[in-house]
Amino acid sequence: MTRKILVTSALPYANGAIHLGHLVEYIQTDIWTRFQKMRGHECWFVCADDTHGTPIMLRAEKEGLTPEQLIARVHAEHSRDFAGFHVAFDNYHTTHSAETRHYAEDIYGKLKAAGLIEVRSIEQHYDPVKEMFLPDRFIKGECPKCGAKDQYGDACESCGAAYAPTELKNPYSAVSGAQPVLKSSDHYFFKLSDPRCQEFLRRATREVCKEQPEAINKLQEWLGEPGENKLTDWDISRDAPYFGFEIPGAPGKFFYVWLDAPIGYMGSFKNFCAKKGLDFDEFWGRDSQAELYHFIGKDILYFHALFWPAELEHAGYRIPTSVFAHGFLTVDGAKMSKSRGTFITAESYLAQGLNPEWLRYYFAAKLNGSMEDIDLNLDDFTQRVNSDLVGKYINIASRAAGFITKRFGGQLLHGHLAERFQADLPGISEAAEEIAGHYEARDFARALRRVMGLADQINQYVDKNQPWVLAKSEENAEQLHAVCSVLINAFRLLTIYLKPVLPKLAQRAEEFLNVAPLHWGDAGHLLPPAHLINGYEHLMQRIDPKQIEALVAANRESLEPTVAPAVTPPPQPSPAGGEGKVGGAFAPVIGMDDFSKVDLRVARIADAQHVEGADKLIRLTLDLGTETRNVFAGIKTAYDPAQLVGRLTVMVANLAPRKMKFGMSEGMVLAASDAEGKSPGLFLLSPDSGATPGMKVK
RNA sequence: GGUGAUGUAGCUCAGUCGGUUAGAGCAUCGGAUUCAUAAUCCGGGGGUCGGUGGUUCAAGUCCACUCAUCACCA
Repeated sequence: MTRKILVTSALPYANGAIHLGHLVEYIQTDIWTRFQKMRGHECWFVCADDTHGTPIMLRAEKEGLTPEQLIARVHAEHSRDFAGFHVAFDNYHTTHSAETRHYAEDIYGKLKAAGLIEVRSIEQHYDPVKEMFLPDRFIKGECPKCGAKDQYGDACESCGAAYAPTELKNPYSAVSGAQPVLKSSDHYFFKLSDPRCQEFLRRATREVCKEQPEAINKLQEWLGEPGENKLTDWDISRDAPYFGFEIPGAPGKFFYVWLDAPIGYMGSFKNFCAKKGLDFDEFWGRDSQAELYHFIGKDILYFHALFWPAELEHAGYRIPTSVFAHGFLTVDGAKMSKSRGTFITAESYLAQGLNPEWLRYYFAAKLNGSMEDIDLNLDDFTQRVNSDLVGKYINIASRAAGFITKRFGGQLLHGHLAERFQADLPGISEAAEEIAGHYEARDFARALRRVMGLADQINQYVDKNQPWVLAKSEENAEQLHAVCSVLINAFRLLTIYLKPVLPKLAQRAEEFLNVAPLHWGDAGHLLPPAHLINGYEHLMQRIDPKQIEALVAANRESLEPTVAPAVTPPPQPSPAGGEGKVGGAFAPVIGMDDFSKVDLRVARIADAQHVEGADKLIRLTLDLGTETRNVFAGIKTAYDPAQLVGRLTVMVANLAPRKMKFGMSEGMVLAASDAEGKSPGLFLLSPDSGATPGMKVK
């Protein structure tokens, strides 16, 4: 039976870069949706940037941009980062959209009509200089308990005390520095305390969190015992100035960002429906038979399991089938920390040349569908990925492919292999349904443990049959052919099982196997007799611990520039010809036409070799998409050839070829260094992820 | 402070309804092997299951208390 499934990840806030903690969720959701698609279900994965609120407004102002310009830029950055980690949304939209506005107004209107909206006057901190109300986060002062200075309005970072912003001593506005005054204003509330909501949520939260008992406990705590009425009304409005949607019939009042954020799921899907010709109501209508899942972090369970179903229910929409909450990410057992270099952005991970599938695999190996936190242990990460993926899984293809190519012209055994396969490697194809069950239950850790168990079994089989011994005499050719054909088939099955986690690697494996994109159902049969495979090229590099060190170092250093502008005015850009910090005086001014003579291209380093007899040179084979170039680069002091292979860089493609002692050099790669030699180091340029070999740089 | 979660080998984690001698992978040590990017295979060592007390014929598992870590307290 084909299921109709709509899946969302929580909307990232358009006020910051995607980091490894965010990626846990997007990778988890992506794996699950890819799995559902491989199973042949109709499954859509939508998301969007969460773009409204005071922080966005103030940040844009600080950067001299309109909020629209800021969120457009961040949207592009987020999209780039997700694509870099192979997170394949069917639609990535924005909450600042006509669709989201439509559903926000629609839901509000229906709640109002149902008598669930109430207007009350409340007193709040107001910045008289900036003429705006201040969220708690934007009020600072001295901790009432320990007297620590510059503490936020909700809790003290020094002594851990929690308090209300009104209790702060000597409070000041983090925006203008002025002393806030209390001022009252009308706010709009969603009446969660209404008996209809209480009664509904008692049933609905249990339903929506049925797969996670821990979440039900938590919600029980929030709901209280029947009759206790612990839920308080939810303030859904904010006063101007505010970046968001103005509330219909309430001039100067805007929807609070947390009201329209989940509605952004609907907005994004509506936008997608228009592109795809899908029926929105089939997924969101009260009588929808489709499944609807929200993947979220445990920190926002409250919004998704209480507010959100209550809104949907009383506005006449269906509620989610389930909400799946995951835990937080720690790195080496501790909170991500900028000073330790473990606050790692998606961008820097990719820029350092690390393979996104390493991280996908590691996260998957840790995710079990519960709300427990997961730890990225950097040593374990290196060992686990290298051992499981390269040592066990890929090694299988590598061990068999050489024989098939050299001895049998790339062709598998001519006869049918099914019986032989069953006898030699029992259980490998039968594991498909069990593994599928683990994926379905979001217990990726269990799924991968099972797959690696199969990989162990297959490697034992290689050892028992010793193809390298069989290869020594011609009379064993048939046996050798059969063993290697069994192995190629086993590798193909493991590729199916790993494909939701490793889409890119699976695609390369499909090319090697010379097969159409694999679906889960393909595990039910083997490759046809005499199937022709392509020559084996190594499918994945190992992680070099040095790369991890470099990643942490790069993120540790990045602390300085992010903090500096907050306390000192941004430096004026120095006029052309001024003193550069490490590059010395600038070269004479040139025009655009001079610059355009240099043909810069993105190149992939296809190979890198030491040059016998040269102290500084590395021989690079550069892939330009349409051709390859041989280039000698003087970067040996800074780079190990092995760690260069596969990464992207920028080359001068129209530099006149130059004959060197070791051969022709057909171009040059770009690297930064201090010309005056005061600070050491040599830094090869890298394009942001998404660039492909041959792209022009200008 | 209240509530909840977690704590098992050096590391990362399994451990079902309480039931044989507590398992796996990685790391480590010994051996084998050379097809595969030093990958693979066989074997060994390594545990007071955070602690204390209790229930039970039997506790990693259930109960109480306690320590540590984390989260939530809207």
